[in-house]
Amino acid sequence: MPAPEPQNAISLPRSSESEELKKIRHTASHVMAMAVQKLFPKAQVTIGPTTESGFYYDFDLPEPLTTQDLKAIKKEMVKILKRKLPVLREEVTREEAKRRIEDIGEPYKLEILATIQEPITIYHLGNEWWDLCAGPHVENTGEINPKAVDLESVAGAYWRGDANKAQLQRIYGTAWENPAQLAEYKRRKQEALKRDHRKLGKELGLFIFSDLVGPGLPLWTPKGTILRSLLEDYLKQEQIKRGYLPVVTPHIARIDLFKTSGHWQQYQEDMFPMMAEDDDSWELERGFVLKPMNCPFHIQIYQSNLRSYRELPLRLAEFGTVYRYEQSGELGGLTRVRGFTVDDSHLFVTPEQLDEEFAQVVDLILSVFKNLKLEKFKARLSFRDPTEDKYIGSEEVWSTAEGAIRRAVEKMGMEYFVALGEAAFYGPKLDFIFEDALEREWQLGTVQVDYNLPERFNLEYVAADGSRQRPVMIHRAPFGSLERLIGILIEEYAGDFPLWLAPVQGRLLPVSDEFLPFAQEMARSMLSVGIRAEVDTSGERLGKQIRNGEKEKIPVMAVVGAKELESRTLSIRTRTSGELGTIAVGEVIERMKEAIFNRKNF
RNA sequence: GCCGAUGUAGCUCAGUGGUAGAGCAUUCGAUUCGUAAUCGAACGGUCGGCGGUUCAAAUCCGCUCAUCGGCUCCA
Repeated sequence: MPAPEPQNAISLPRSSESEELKKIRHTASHVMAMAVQKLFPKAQVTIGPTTESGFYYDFDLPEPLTTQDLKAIKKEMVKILKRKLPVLREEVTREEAKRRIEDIGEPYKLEILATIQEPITIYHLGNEWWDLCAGPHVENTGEINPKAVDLESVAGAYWRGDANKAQLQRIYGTAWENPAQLAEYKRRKQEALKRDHRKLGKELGLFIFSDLVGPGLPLWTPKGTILRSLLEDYLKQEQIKRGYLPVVTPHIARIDLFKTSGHWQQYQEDMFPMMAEDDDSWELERGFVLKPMNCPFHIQIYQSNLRSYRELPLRLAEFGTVYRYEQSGELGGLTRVRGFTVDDSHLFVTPEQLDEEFAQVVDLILSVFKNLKLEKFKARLSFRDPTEDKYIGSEEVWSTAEGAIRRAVEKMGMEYFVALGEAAFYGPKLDFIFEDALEREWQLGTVQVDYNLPERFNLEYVAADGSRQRPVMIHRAPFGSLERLIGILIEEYAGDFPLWLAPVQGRLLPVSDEFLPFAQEMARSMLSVGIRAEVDTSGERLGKQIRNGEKEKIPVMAVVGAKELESRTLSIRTRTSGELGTIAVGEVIERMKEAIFNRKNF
């Protein structure tokens, strides 16, 4: 039997929730920086903030830091902690700070000084080391338990987060009030690893990657494909109820399509290279590209007819697979891939219909999350950053579009936050952000209001007064990417899919080969009413069959032996409730059908 | 794309210059079994790829591909 889940008796506050931890971590980061400079005198220190579960510091130093160096740095830190150095705050003038920085020759600190506001404070560790810092800190390094501190990893990080600036070396560490908290933190990290969709996806046989196929290009096995299809079918049904119309469009198109939309100008580097027939065509940019977006295709369908206002809103929907040449360092599992399927739809609406239609879309998205039991997400209003010039369209159009989104979420009373600079190049978005098992954030659902592509493609409809008017487009995808959604779902469910989504819903386990025919008969009865059932034909002992079924996270197992054959019953054992005893065959099937229909467990 | 780490059997992993290993899985045999691992045998690897150093390379060096963590990017 697996060990029962230990109770989370030890609480692990985040930095933002605990003044004490904020102090410990701030000071620990300084101690780490002092240790690094002691071991690597050429190291320049830059910034060293706390994170929600620890801290980091960025260094500029000529030789590369490796994982090996962390041990030596940690050892040096312990020495400093044990010396109980007082942490002293000193307020200085800007001129004084500048003078002292110049004395020690650390140019990064001068840049930092230029961006901070008075009061300018310096924190000293004894009289041996100091840095510009706003605090807060513990009073002396002895307050930090060396056994509650650990260094976790090294990584490259650009100065000021700018890829054009120098790359620094970042050390991530963590620090807690006591060793028990540190141990608990590590235990939870281990636990999180077990939920990782890459690990579970392999174990459950849902998808694979192949070196010969290429990075970021998942291949879906039968079980994974069942899952995908179920999600697609579910959303298609919801969309039919809401007046969406299905379309199918090709995977490639002339480059000109994306020049018209602006994608080529904006994202050429992130698209798979153009297919050209010869050098001349290459030179003249005459060729085909794999589609990175579905919208220009749907626009073509809109434009294939003169549209009347009576047809609007026109909602064209497609599970469209797109290809984007993501940077190699960005790829990972299903959350960031180079080929993925968007549950895409483009809604062509009159300006008057925009608010209502937007609200309807948000309603659909929220109901999708609810039915998938995805409860933890944030709504982000992704607006443009007015200081950047990567956007197309006029000021006026942008503020209208942003206003529409803000009105909609406020009217619905949703909690949200605004993120400047997160807009698409053609319009603002409402994005739904989820966390994976390792607490990294991913965008799933999205709704975008777009006045610009209708402009670029010259879209029109005939209004009631006979005049030609321009429609507004709403781009929307509740799942966002089917691949990413499945990655998040696997982690959210820890591999235990609800019955309606489980690739194998029921498995019949014969106590011995003698009962195989009865098991087969039972499986056929289930299959005939649409229950995904199979028989364990391994010939293993029952205990082993159960173990395998549990490892594969089969939701419902049915043991069949002499007793069951005799009474036409099944001994049911479920993932969620364990042994349920014998139940009549007809009742088992009815209960399974009902649970699947209602998206409940057996 | 950048910084660092990793890559050994289908899977999880041992093996630090001298004849490639374990457990699980697979196949075969025995067992016909009642709620998380029955026993035995066999099969299985150009040690990610290419090149170099060496009498000798899984092991050392270079390049390359892929994966992982982070940065940057994300229509």
